[in-house]
Amino acid sequence: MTRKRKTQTPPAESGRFSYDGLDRVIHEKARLGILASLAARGDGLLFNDLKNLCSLTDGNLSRHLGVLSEAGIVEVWKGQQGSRPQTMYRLTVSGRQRFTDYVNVLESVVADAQVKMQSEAGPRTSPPGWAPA
Amino acid sequence: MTRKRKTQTPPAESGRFSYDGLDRVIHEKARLGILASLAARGDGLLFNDLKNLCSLTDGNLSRHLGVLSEAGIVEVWKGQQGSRPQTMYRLTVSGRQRFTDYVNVLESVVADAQVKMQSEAGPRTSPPGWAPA
DNA sequence: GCAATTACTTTACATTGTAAAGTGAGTTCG
DNA sequence: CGAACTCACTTTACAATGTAAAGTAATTGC
Repeated sequence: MTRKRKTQTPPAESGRFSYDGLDRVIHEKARLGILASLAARGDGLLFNDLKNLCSLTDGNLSRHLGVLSEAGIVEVWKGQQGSRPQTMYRLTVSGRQRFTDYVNVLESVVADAQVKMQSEAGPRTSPPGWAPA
Repeated sequence: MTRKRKTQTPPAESGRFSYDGLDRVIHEKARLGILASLAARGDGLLFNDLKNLCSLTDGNLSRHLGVLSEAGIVEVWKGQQGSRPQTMYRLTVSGRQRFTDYVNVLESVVADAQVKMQSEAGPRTSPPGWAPA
């Protein structure tokens, strides 16, 4: 009388290529650029610097910075440059650590991917008994 | 009478950290795992192999493979193993190239990020004239 | 003083990743 | 024989999210 389970087969424990360490908040094209910029300049960058460095529109950059600051990865400082308001963005200590951890996983992705170079040779046969979908 | 432009300031030409080469189709946690797996095994992998290697659910894996095959990055072969149907997935030639290109950009991201190691020292002062947001 | 610029923020929308449910062929058990 | 179950996926539904356009508030130029 045991009811049949309706939920789909759950994923395995932790696959060789699951890359659990790829933090979703960091693993985003635009955010990667922002973080790389901020990592290079430890003393912070202004909104417009980031905008130019990362080739983002104002709105786009603003939202991404919001995500990063809410995640505690960047900190925000308001100030004045001349008579115009300026906002400065800087990596937090833990943000720097999280980014470092992320980059370490990236390195392993690159390493994994470069194994392929060795298996690249081969005549590329159609596998016998298999038909194209 | 020139109308004021309503569209937001467009992004710059190509910023130092814009990472244009990060192909959206490839730059996705799950898909990265799938491609790394397939790159390692040039002769292809079965659905279940990928499922386990990448720790994905069936539905999830299916959709991602759909995206990758529609993009021409992986090719799909139907066959039989014993009496059960099996599908084999393999990188296409151009897919392998695209993945290689992507990984090269990843390497530059890692390199950019590791510049920070040098600027890591410092007493972390609050910048004078700036107030926390 | 009024239009335009600067420095962002907010809103609206379309894309998309994910889990749950569905499908259809094959196998097993009574 | 056929109902129940498994296997190998596919389809669907939904919530999350990245992006462009529009909005805002202060400041500057004419």
